[in-house]
Amino acid sequence: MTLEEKYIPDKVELKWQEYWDRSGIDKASADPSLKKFYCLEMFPYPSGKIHVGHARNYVIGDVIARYKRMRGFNVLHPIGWDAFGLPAENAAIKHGVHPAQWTYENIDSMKKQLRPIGLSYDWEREVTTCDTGYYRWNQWFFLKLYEKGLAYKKASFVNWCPSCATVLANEQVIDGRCWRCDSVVVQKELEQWFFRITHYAEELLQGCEELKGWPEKVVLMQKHWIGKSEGAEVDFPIEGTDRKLRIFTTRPDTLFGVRFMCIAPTHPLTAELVEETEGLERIKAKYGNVEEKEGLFTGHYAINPLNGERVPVYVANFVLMEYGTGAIMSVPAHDQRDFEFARKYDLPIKQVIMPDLTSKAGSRESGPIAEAYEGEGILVDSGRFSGMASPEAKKAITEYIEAKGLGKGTVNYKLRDWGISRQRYWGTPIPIVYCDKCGVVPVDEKDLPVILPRDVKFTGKGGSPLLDLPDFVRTRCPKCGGGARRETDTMDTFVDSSWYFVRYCSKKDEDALEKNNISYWMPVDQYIGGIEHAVLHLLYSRFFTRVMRDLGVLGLSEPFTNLLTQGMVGKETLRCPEHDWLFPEEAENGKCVHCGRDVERGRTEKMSKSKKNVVTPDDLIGKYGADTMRLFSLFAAPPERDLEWSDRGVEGAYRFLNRVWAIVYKSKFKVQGSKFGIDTVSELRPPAQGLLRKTHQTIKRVTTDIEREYHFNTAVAALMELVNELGAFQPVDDQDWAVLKYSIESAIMLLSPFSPHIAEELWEATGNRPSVFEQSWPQWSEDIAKEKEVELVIQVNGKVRAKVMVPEGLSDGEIKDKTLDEPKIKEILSGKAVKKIFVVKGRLVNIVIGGAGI
RNA sequence: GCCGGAGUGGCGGAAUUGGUAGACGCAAGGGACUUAAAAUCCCUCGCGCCUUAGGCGCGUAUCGGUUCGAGUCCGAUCUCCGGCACCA
Repeated sequence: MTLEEKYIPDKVELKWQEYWDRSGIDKASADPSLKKFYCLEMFPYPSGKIHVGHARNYVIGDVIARYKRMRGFNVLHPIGWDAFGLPAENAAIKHGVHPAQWTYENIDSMKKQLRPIGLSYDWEREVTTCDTGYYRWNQWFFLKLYEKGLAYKKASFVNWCPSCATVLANEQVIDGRCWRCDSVVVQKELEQWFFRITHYAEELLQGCEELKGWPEKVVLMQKHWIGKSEGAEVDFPIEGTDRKLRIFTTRPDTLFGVRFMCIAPTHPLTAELVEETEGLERIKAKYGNVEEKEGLFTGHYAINPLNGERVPVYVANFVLMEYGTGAIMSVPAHDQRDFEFARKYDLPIKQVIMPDLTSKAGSRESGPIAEAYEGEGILVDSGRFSGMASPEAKKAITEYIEAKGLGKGTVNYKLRDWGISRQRYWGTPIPIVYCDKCGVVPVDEKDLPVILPRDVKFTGKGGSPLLDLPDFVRTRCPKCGGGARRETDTMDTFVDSSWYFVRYCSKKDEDALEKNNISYWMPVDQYIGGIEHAVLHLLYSRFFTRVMRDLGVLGLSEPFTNLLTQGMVGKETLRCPEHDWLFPEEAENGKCVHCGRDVERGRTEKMSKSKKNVVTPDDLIGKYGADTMRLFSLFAAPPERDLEWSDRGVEGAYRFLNRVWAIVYKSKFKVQGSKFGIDTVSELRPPAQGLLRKTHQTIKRVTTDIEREYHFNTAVAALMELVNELGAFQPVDDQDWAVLKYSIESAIMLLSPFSPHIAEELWEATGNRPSVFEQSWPQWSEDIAKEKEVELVIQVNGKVRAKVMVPEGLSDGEIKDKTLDEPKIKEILSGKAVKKIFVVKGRLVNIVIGGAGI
């Protein structure tokens, strides 16, 4: 095999991509006799174009997949498309392209962008969520959830744009206005479908303890999101009625400090208690407004069941109907929010908790307090509970309440049920029909899928286009056969991504829920994706996995054993005072090419089309090849860290690959023909010994750096060091050539996960049969890797004073002797008393001395 | 406000368990090759000071502490980034 003198990436890369396609090396098959490794990157939304930020994500996954393959694992490394969702529908409204066409065309063009990167995907398992064959399973899961009472319908508030007549997602509401038409968004109550994720709240929380392979930060975010809090529910009778107001509190120890009550404007009792409807509307309008607390006295009083005190009941905009019971007891002395409310409406304050014993009574009489004391302490003015400490009092009061039938100890979660209804077209139809006679009726399993019709019109107004399709809406009731109306809402796209990793376990032509496949491949051993999915996607997937477990689809609870959240790729932004954001090529010497004004250099930000600070892999690959792009994006920073894109740095990676190429080219004839084994190391010439040692050290470093949380940046640095030595090595005899061959081959194998194409080419050029990925990952010998001489650092009082080379493995005593023999050290020590000598094996000696004359 | 994380040369970053701070790369400067340039190769490269060989002092956001020894551990402060934010 001959090697071109000059490294031409296009040629090499195309050749090996074709080779991999032909050989089917990236295809996976379940084989229980082999150890499996499931490597998964979060699948992309087909927006049309990828930038190097996306590419980095796939490259990280690809390195892991290729490395694990060489380590002998049967690797599953699939890819697919998160293909339903809003942008396709918006494109339809704006440009008149059908969402399906837009989506499939984008998938096509993204495939064209991905292919040249050289990613080792098994394309036989490609998943496209907008395919009927995929979303029919969303519908199947929906039916199963419905059967189990885990899917239900209830009224809830949504962001509603009156002008577009549509529901908006939270992120589509910008400063309270519609992102598309700028109308003021209102809260509208709609009937919506929900998944009862709260049924698994406790389990999802407990499960966090199992997520040892996840970044702690993400686990913490999940815990906060679930938001467990323990407390009590207590009934407060309302004076002059037979009604009771049930509240939730986490501080039963402050019950004697209640000064007023607050209920949510949407609380069922509110309408009953409030006569002043105008005032109530005012509070309702400010519901959830964080800036101002607004309250309205209902004219009613509640009775504190513990001490019989009579306290006023208010309606307040800050009390949420969705959490707890929708009503609270207000203890202004010990809750900052209640304190502020009390101040605003001039309500009394009563302290019942003292921070500690020393500050006792007295201070509680000493005039107004500046803020609430929210900590724990000792109870005062609390009847029989006075003198108890908060934790003890919480228990005692809760027990008392339960004994007297006034309420009960309760656990609450912030986690809400997952609203999955979208008044949108481009999503999975919810398999439900409404019959006048039978009410809500699920579609029969045998009638799945409910196919999303293609022939629709997009106006952007009047809600889902499905509403205007009589053929779709009008149907028969599965129960009574009478006329019925189909559900026109579609599912949240998070449903699609909550189980796609299970679909990948089987090939396209296999049953989606084939048990043997799933039990072999699941769980995902390494999941890689952006931190932006730390809560929702990952939580929904954990929920779905539990649902699938309870349906018998799979036998585990946690889908992702290890999670890597990679940092974003940023680039500085450029802005012209006249032409706004500029592409990098629109600025020359700090001037705008359009108008010549000074360009303002903005901060580094996540790459985005709108800010024009994107670098696409296509350009880079065209110029330097995929191997260079891959290498640089791995070398520039550890994967979990954000990275600023640097064009200069890319050139450095390119130079490195050229150097590797040149080394192999220069030595290829000798290396190819070399048949010598490596004799005992001691017989080698010292330079060859050195190179061999460096080679083994590098194998060790690259391997441990990859194993140590995928620190590819230092792995690549180690490889560069080896290549620097390889470049300087001058072989003179046959044994030198043998060492060189071994060293070059090792370097190629170590490089292969990072820059796979050039590695294949060079592997072949050194006289080996492809593919390098069928090789076992190289092994190192501790013995050969060990340095024969080590640098001993000599410190005096913690300061480095000398460095000497000493043989490896000296005893502490020998090291002390050597140190004190050193002329320079003798000089420093003369006339000083040595107090102590510390020896750190193989590293340094620290001599502690006193001042002169001591 | 609360909860996380980070802060190291001109830049990206390294230092794995408390033990030589700055690996590797980029940029910069100097040199070789060349008619010339590009490419490539070699050398220098934290800051300050001493005339040099060589040495000395300072230095990991700031201040303090523990230790023979601190980028690493502890306490306080500042800045930046991320998450949550009336959750009762």
